[in-house]
Amino acid sequence: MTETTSSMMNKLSQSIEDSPAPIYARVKQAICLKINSGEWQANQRVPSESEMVKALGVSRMTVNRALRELTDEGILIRQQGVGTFVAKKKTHSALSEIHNIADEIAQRGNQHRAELIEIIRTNASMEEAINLSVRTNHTIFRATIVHFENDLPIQIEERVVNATLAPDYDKQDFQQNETYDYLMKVAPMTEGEHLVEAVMPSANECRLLQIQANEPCLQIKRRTWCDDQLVTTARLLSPGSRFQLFGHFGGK
Amino acid sequence: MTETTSSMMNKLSQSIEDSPAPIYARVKQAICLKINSGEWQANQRVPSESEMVKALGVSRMTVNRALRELTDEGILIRQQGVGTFVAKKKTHSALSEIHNIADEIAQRGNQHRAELIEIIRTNASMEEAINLSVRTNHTIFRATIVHFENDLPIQIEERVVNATLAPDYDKQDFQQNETYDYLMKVAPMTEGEHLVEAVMPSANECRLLQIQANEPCLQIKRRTWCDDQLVTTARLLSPGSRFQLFGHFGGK
DNA sequence: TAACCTATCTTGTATATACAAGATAAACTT
DNA sequence: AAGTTTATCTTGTATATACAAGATAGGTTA
Repeated sequence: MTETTSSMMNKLSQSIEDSPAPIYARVKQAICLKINSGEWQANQRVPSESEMVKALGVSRMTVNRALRELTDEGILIRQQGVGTFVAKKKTHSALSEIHNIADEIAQRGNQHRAELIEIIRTNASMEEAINLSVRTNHTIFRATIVHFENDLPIQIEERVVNATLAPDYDKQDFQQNETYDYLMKVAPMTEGEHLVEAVMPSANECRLLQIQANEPCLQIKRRTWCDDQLVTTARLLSPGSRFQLFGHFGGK
Repeated sequence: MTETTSSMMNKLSQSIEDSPAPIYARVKQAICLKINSGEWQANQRVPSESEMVKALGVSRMTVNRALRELTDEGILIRQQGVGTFVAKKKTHSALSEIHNIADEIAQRGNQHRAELIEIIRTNASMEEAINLSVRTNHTIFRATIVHFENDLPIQIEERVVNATLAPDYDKQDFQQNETYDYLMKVAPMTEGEHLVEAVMPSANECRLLQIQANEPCLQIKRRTWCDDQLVTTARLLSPGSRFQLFGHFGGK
């Protein structure tokens, strides 16, 4: 080992500054910083819990929680009786570039157009309040939009927006798809997830998409966060014959 | 609410039996059991920490850890000052990771079983030869497998394997899903891509999946490489009602 | 009526203490 | 020399206690 444990700690302790975040989160952040900067290499051993306790002046349970969560996240590897080690970096990436249907259509060299079916400003239901982490009396926007590729409907977008974070959402130009840029401006997305499934469209959805009743659709439910606050949820519905998802992983 | 909190607890406390597993893990298991059995429905409120403490005779920190981990796993949703609720079910599978349906099913605590419908060793067709980068007179395996989750069919796997790279593919135990481990051993995947779409199943596929003719399916076509050589292609077909894909991007 | 407290519930975090259990190296025995 | 024990390090879990902070119902006041 080229570096002594004590020298590893010196710099670590500097990283835990005063901040509103919980202590365990700051400990995690400090450790991640060491790893991301390359200072702590893969497979290298990190200081033991008791060493961190002494160096950082926090309780062992707090250090333990930080290390345990980082282990759950695959950042660290722990072995009882032995120690804690930096895990090998895992290959990540897939399907993440699918953010904006308008850009995708433009990339294919086709014409994009959007049609606003309905937008209402209302109070969040219990379910929406839980999803968006707002109180039930907070206001939200609920919008329904149809996207066209060369005048052929390709996607229905049902979107719920946290009105506290994006108060002027309804004032944007929906035809030109300004809504996406607006959301990115007021609450830039730092995290997101999507759920993909195959469903049958309702009669009204068939009408909007101009498809037969027996055509299966790809449904994407997406939630995007900005600094731990849920900004918006969306349900995207596309005919199986006109829309596919592509993903690539590994390699270069 | 149709059920009193105390009656929810009676049955919960019975579930934490003596076992070598840690207490927090048994608490998690007991809660998952309630949810999986349908006894605790989605969006329904679950007993508070202090109620569980009284009912189960464990400390609050132990209950807290169980609830916190289930929240991290997306099983529960917690809101400070309000309570803990059952999240909507996620039978999802990770979109960004290498796909192994057996592991995913095991991770959900369910039983996996596979049934080999057919496997043939033949020469590659023109299309397969192109896809797999072999000559048309090279041999391939073509297998059809049905995967079951708790004896319910969840996926049809149509796989084409490059026999030059994986000569003993047909000698593996398909019921135990040794095939995945075998492929990873002889030709560890370094790169892959998938195409996701919604399709209608054929009559024969409906029979194998035990679904109605009008049920949409999620189809994943996947190709995986090992050092620029295409090892295998797969077409995975799952009923939309039983299978979802999950993806996460950004964040930590 | 409307606004404002307040008691009391909830979850969230931090700590000290304690013991269990895996791993390992040094000391000890045979 | 080979095996065995032991001391001591590590992580893993469980508990009691404490306080912070969000949410809400009910009462009080203007």
